[in-house]
Amino acid sequence: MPGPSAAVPDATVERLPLYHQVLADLAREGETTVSSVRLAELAGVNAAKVRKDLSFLGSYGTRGVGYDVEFLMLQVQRTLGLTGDARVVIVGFGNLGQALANYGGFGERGFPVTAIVDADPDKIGTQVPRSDANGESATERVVVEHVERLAEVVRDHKITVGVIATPQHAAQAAADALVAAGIQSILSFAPVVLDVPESVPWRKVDLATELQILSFYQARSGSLQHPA
Amino acid sequence: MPGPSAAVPDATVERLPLYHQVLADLAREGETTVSSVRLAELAGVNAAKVRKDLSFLGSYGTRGVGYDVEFLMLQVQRTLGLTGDARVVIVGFGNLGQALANYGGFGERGFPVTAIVDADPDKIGTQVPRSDANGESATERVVVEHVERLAEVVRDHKITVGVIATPQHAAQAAADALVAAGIQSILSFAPVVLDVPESVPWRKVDLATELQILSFYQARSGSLQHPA
DNA sequence: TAGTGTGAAACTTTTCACAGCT
DNA sequence: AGCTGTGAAAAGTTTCACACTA
Repeated sequence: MPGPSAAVPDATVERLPLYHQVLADLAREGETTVSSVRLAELAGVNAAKVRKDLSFLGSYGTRGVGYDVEFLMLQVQRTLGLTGDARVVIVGFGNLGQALANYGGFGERGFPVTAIVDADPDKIGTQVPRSDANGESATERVVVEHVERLAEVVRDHKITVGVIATPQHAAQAAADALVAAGIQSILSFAPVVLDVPESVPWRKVDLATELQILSFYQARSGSLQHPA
Repeated sequence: MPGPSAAVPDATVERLPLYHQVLADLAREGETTVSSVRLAELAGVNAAKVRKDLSFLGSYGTRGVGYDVEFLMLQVQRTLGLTGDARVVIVGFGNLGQALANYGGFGERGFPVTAIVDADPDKIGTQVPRSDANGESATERVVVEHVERLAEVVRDHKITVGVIATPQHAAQAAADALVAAGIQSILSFAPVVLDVPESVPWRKVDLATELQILSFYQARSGSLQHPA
């Protein structure tokens, strides 16, 4: 037997969350099956790519019919290792940290923000409403704690993901603290390359980078290709 | 002559903002030159890749020495089409919109948030401090306006970039309004594929997607490869 | 000598096109 | 008839390795 998770290419992995999102939308609308062509349309990619990508998860389609929406969504979840319970700590409660804490999107998509830490004593004790996949619960709150308590907080709440929302100069220290606390992966909003052990996967989201890339494509679409 | 902007590969374009950031850091520290090896180290990529990438901008290095930091930064800016004056409007003043509006990072990096619109009448008139590359100015404020005034706002403030921070269901309408208002490019935080004309480049940042991808790599680093 | 710029090789990703299943 | 799954071709990207030059 082919063994599903033998080796999923990186390019495919990066698209799986997109398919997952589209499948979730289809399921919400009551669709039970979907073809690669339709899925590709909704995801904004080529249909052959969808089929190739999905083939790395296993042979879960039915020829002449398509894919079962619910079942395929489960396979994507399994492949990505989504257990529905990956708790998040936000490090840094400045503008961005507060923004992310109030933004319910993490919780809605299975990554509840379970703790927040900051180095500034004035911020300790601030409360933020806690929201998870079931929406916002009026009673539950997250309280900002001191960054020195990070290891305890991570242990006590069984937190696996750290989000760095500190200023640039504090990002590496935040990463070190997260690693020391035994975190399993890191998402950073600081525009620097982090130095962390191989065993701790991390990603960087730089919002200004996204705008700069857009700037290039916008400039290019204006001057449609040079003459040779 | 080779003509600098003949055709920069997409993969290179996506890394240019990273190099730009590293160069800005070096300049701030007073470094005047940098080798591909050092630049690669700081950017977390391979040195040959740095050289190849930079060669698409032109031959701006000096053999035996390296690259001039300031000059190279200018070339990157020119290639990306960064004029230092690309004004932004945020559509949607919910949790995420407020977060982005208060987060000074856009302005600091040359994309000042110059206007904010929302469909909710209760939010119209709310003020947010305006921050640009020179920091926050106590006097200048951005006032939330009604989304129906979007076209005027875009015209009057010479805004070129739209940021969609609405709920998912309102994202396409926001995109339509931005296109109608003559916006030049769109950054969306809604997890849907937008339908906009070819001439309007757009990108999507889905924060949950980033966490889901991390989930995969974390799961993989645990179970280091299957036996055959 | 130290470090760029670049052909060519290696590898990855995308796309095509169609056999084969339901 | 319709749609998947996949080899094989094409396109794109990364890495190597070294001629070249300041």
